[in-house]
Amino acid sequence: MKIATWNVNSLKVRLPQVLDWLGANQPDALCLQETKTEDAGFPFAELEAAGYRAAHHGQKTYNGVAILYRGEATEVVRDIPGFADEQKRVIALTLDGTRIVSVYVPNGQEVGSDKYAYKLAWFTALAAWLREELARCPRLALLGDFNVAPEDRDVHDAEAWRERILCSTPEREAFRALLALGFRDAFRLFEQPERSFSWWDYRNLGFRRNQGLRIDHVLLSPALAAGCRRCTIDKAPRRLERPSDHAPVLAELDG
DNA sequence: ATGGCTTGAGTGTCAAGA
Repeated sequence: MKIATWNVNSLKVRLPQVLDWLGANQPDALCLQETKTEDAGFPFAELEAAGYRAAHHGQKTYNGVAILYRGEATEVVRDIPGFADEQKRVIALTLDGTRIVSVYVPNGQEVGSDKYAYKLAWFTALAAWLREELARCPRLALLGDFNVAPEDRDVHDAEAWRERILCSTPEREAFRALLALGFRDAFRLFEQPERSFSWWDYRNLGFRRNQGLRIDHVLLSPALAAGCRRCTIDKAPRRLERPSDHAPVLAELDG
């Protein structure tokens, strides 16, 4: 089973790239973030023609998450149960016995801001929900844009980013709290190139200079991690004309 | 250097992203 995550920064703009990527990589599920469209504008027909169904949780202009998948999905859930949120940031479904969750964690804007407090509260709610999901679903994958670079090696210039948004200690602790539930960071199950990132700023030739952060992640429950064969960041779409600022992250699981 | 791009909204130029 191949699963992946990609913050597309507008599905309308990126749809041709998404269709090409699906064709080239043939994932069983692709989690999307920042679709930036309401369900009415979602390209169900184009995806269907490419062999993919979709579950979407969208809104105008901002946020929006989806899971593109092949086969039959059950138990579609939108939002974190019990957590009131205007922003569409979570969708989950079960595919062939594997529960898949697509998340777009709040950015937080600036350490100490209202948005930062929202981000940390959001993480707390996510962890509380996933603790229950893990107990219920041994095969559980959590994919998305976490807006956290977990360690200094996930940052192109750790000193410049020290305690800044995406890298602050409370954010990293929130990420580690997910690992404490039993999740494994699939990317770190394997030897990886140094300076591996999943996001590069559009400005300042960030990609060409590889000035990036690793903030897009695939977290796997113990049962899934045990059968994970590989996890890679695909930089190819970041090189295209009009790219998303994020690259897809892909994991291959046994079975 | 708090800038530097890109998007969606919607015609002016913002807010938001990370």
